[in-house]
Amino acid sequence: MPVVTVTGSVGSAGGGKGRRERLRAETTAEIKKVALALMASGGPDAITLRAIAREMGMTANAIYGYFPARDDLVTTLINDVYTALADAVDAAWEAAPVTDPAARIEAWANAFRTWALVNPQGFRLIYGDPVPGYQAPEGGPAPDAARRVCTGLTALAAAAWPHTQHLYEGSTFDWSDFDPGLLDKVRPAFPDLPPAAVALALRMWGHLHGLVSLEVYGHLRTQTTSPQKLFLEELGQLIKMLGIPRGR
Amino acid sequence: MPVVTVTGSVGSAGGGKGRRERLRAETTAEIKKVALALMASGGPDAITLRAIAREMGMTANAIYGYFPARDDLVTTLINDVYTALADAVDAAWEAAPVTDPAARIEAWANAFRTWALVNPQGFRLIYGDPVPGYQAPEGGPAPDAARRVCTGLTALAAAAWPHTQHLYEGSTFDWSDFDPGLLDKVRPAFPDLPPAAVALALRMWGHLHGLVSLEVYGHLRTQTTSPQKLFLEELGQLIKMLGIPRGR
DNA sequence: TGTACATCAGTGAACGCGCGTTCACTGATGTAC
DNA sequence: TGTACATCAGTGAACGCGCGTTCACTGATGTAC
Repeated sequence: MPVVTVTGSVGSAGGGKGRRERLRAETTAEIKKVALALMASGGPDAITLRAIAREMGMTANAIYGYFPARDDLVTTLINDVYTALADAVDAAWEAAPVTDPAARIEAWANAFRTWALVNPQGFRLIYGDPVPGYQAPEGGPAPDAARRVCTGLTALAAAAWPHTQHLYEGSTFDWSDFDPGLLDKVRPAFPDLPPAAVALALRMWGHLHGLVSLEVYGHLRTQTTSPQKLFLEELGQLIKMLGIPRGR
Repeated sequence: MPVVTVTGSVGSAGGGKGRRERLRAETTAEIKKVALALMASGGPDAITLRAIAREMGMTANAIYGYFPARDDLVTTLINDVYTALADAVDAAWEAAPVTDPAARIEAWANAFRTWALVNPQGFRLIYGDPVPGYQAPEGGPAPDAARRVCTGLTALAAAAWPHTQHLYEGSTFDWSDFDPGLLDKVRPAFPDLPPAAVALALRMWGHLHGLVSLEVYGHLRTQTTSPQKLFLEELGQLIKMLGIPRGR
């Protein structure tokens, strides 16, 4: 029996879902919550059925009532975490004024770094080594969220493109250099964007991912006392390099 | 008994090392070789005493004659791998003409990426998640090799600095922003370099590490069909941004 | 409102696995006289 | 050259651990008449 006891007085009125179905959804949610907490404190390796069950006061095999096997649980977690990251950066992007592309790019990038520092183990789960023994399902574990992040990146490049395209006159990139699945998402959203801009988006991703992953994995801390300053400098130079005017 | 049988006819002349000592060194080397091979095929997780012993035709506990515990073996491996990376990038740097800073930077960067792609599991061992259960010794597992890579990076920035320093007039970095241990190595080697140049070195590291780690961990492959082209574009734009003249 | 049945979330014991590590030991190699 | 002893690389069995997964089961909850 789960440790969580459901408030007995929930009105049984309202459409659809019976009590059992509700309990089931709650237990599923708790399994994921506990798994994420274990991951946050012990890293992706700590996601084991037995540890989750121990934490919840159940037996390990009870989890098989909710997930057919451990790998399915991990796949779900990766999806959830990836989605949380996509939500965070999208929200930051939307919150910055449309009229100030520099501010939007900085907001996106800072949200990316902040999320990674607050959820370092989540960052590892997504971008680092897979959980030991984990076999990702066909098509990758989190195509949707990954695509969302990637589309967000393209929006960054698109915002910069009017100011920066003159730097890429002689670019040799064409559409065949990119994954068709990526283009299916990106081209309808940004019909005027040339291949060079998509390449720029991936390069910007590299810049951000590089500093952030070095910081998350502790390699920056042994070099600089203020990784944040370094990241902000990177951002400033990026904006400058892209030729985007500041202010609104 | 190790599978490797030593050629019995090695002249026992020559100074010092007795037969036992030689055998011991050879077995130690074979343990490391087998461990690295296991890592290359199965990732850092595959480095287990039992697997190594199995591969060598010994029992697992025999390895305790060479390494006091598993973590010491892993520490040694990290050091070896890190040193191999440092050797590779240093050699590429030295091979390019001193008179052509752009070529030297490109050589260093390409060697970095090539090494990572040839030794993806080594890259993970160094820069990724630690081996499950691995506890790094105090002071980090590979300070020497890490410092070598870092000094190499500073050399990159130093080569670029004469051309690029005008971009960093208003830099707010000072020496207190960096780790004293890093500066002890870097400042004597490059006495004229200001703090802003060290920050530039770390940023360049971020650029390279970002694209390379995305590629090694398979995140680029789902976006672009030619990560190499992207990397070369990144390098070209970096050289351009640094204002380094091309050609010799 | 009461009874008979179906559902299904969870238990508890067990399986087989690979792991790091410890222990007492054996047998070959090297060394001192 | 021969013998007695020390060294030490390796064995083989065992310990205790945590893991994913399977199995037959129990007992409470929900449903149909």
